[in-house]
Amino acid sequence: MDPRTPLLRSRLRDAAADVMLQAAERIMGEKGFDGATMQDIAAAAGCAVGTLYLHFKNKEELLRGILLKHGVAIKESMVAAFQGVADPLEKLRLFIKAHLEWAHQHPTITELIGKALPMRYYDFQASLRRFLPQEHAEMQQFELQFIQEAQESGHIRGDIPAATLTELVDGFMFTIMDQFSARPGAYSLQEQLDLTWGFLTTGMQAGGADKKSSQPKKKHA
Amino acid sequence: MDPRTPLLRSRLRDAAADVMLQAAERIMGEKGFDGATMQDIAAAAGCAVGTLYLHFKNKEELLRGILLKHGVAIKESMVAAFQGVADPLEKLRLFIKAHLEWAHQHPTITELIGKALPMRYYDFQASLRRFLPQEHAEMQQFELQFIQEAQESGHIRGDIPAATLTELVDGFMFTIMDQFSARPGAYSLQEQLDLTWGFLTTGMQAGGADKKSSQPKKKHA
Amino acid sequence: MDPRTPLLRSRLRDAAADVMLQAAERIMGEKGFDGATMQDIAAAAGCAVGTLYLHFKNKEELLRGILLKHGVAIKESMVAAFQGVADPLEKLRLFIKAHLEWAHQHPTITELIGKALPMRYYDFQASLRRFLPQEHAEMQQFELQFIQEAQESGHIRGDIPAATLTELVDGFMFTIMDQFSARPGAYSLQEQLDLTWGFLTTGMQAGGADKKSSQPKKKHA
Amino acid sequence: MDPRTPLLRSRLRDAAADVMLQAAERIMGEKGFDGATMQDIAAAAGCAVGTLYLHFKNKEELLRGILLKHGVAIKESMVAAFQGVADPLEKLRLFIKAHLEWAHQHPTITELIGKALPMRYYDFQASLRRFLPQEHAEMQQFELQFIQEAQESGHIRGDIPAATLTELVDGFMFTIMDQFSARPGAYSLQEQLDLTWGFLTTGMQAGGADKKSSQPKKKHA
DNA sequence: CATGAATGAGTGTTCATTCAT
DNA sequence: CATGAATGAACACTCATTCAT
Repeated sequence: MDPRTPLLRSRLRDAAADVMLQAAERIMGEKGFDGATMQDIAAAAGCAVGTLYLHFKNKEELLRGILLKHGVAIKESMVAAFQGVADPLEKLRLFIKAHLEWAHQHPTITELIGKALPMRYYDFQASLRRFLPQEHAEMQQFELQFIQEAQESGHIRGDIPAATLTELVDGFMFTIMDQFSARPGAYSLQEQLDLTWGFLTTGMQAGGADKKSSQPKKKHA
Repeated sequence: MDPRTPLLRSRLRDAAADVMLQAAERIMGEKGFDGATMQDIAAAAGCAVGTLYLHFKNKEELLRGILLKHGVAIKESMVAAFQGVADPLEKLRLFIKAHLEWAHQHPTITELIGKALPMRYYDFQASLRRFLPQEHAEMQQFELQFIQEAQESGHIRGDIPAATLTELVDGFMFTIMDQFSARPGAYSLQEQLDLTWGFLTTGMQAGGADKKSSQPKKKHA
Repeated sequence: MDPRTPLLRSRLRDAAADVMLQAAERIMGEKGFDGATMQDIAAAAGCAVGTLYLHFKNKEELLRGILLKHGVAIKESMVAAFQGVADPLEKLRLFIKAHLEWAHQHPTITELIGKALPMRYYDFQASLRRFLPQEHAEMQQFELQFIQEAQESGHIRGDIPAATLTELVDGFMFTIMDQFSARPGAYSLQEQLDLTWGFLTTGMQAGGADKKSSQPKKKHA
Repeated sequence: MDPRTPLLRSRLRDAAADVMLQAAERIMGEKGFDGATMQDIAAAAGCAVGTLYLHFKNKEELLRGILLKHGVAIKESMVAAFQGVADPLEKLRLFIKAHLEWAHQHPTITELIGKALPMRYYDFQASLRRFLPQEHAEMQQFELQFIQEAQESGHIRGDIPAATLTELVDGFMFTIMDQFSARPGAYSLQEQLDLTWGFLTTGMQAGGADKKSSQPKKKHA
């Protein structure tokens, strides 16, 4: 009956949903998940409360929507980051760099993660797993793989199981992002990366720390 | 019988308050601060809602009570841990060890911290500062001091400000505790300490992993 | 159907709000402000508790709404009453007459004022000032002005400050309204006015009371 | 069994009860009847909550106790005031004077009446009647009798039923007390009496006001 | 599709009253 | 007699969700 193409329709749908997600991201970032009310979000999105429910089944789906949107984006940017790189350690560095860069460019979502999700790293991972099962699994897989490769090639210590190491790296990276994002401007992105990588590498390497470089690319070449 | 028995009275008061704190600790650990209702807590404590308010002015005071109880205990155990030790690095190690041990022995409070306080490290620190200003300041002071001493004595890298280093160590330690406490039994306390300290030292040392670092001696020899 | 029907919408809103105000007026009149519960009022209005909060921020705003509705009406009827009248004493009489008439026509609100506001005249005035700052100020101003004019023209005693006199007249009028409204039917409106004005004038006049007139215009000419 | 005399017992009882009444009077005067909590009152009285219930069945009885204590006192002082006086108008003046004096000497109870009892004159009278049926009736009876006598002797206007006149006088007196007590120090007791009596007499008198005396004794001689 | 008024169970908190000690 | 810890029903207020328009 309606002559308008379903394409236009779906574009409008998506555009509307995206406005809502942005509004929800901002409000939840400011007030946390519990603190944000659906009326707040509707007001911020410039629509009625009921309209939110046309696009998202409930409040939680709104959070999932936000995380999914960004989860997909971050995954893609990360995969792109280490394409064509062979050195496992370098891949890990680029992986982390992509994370930090992304957090740097999207302060609101980092804020939201800090306010809207449970605190513990373990529960946080569980939340991510719950909300973004596929994206989370893929990223974990990449990380695990880099670390295993780096262990096999002798770049990093082999005395710790790769899975454990992955979690430690993960948790540490998360802590770093969290701290830096909470004091924007204190450290430049490059400084953040140097600090993080320096801290990580000289702790992970099999051989021992070299002078103090935070870009140890050449050494592993 | 005698109304002038402040000892008995106050003992009973304290005992009752402690039962409530334990109940609150459990419920908040399970459901988070917002998720836990006063009715839940009262039911868990085996008393009426109103009774909670005889002992604690409001819900927040209940949380403060829990944190205070444990905060005092942990501070004391930590101070005791490095008494009589001179080496700054060793003091830091003992400090961390005390933390891990304590978390090992008190899984519920670690659980609660993860659920009831805000997630971000930065906000978490702010919460602690808010609830336990004195204990928090003292512990931060100790940690900062050890790290400064270790920097001055050349034990750890001096290229990062002590304050930043303190935060990194702090955040990392917190992450570690969090992860391990979330999977009780996966690693023994000793293994946790080894992992943590190994990860930290070989990242912090000025010269490269050295001989008498806590346990991973043989590997780096 | 058309969402852009602010007229209909706002009419419905106003109608709903008015139903709630009427319910609140009745319940608060019966049980007093503290005695009336939001559930009572909602039940009387035929809506859910939450609905009350859509229209009124809190319980107090409900009371303010009632007082405002009537305050505006009474002020207008009073201002209309003495338009075009020059004699200050007559203006005061018409002012009082308007008050009594209004109370006569709106027994529930008189009831409510008696039950929902603090008892003391002084605190009562403070309440009115708090809820209806503008209306209260205007009415007080009129009254004070009439009395000052009447004092200057020698119609009423000048040995008492006009402000004090205003308060005495005010308090007395309030008491009268209160008494008569509490026993509806005992005195006709005309009798109430005669009684009140007779009591007041022969107490205020500078020269002395005449026989028993309640319209002493000519005497002061 | 107990050798102590019941007299001592009852004295102690009464003394304790009186302390409680004083405490309740102060607290209710400050916070109103609803605003005052039994715990507040117990604290002010220096006893435990339960102890209040040994002496007073419930909160309302505490209020009744206060009103009774003062009601009896005021009645006695009033009866004493006009003993031996023949002139009905003078008796009424002394009656009112006793009221004002008493209010002047007991600011807390006036405060309490204003805060703890319902506002309307009618309901206020009903409250008094409810709490102090006997005292209230006696006082009303005296007032009515003076006014009837004064009407019969031609001292005051006979065109208004004595009962109505009594209520008007009563309400006016109440208003006066209320206003003056709300601004302690603004008017001396003598000024209050002059104002009140002046206002009343020149309004009530059958013949007309004399110059402006507030002690019109001689005129009626 | 969009709206936003309506809902009502659920929240933290209070306080008159009781009763074991 | 005195105590004060315990009670629990009641309160004002919130907000995710629904649905008639």
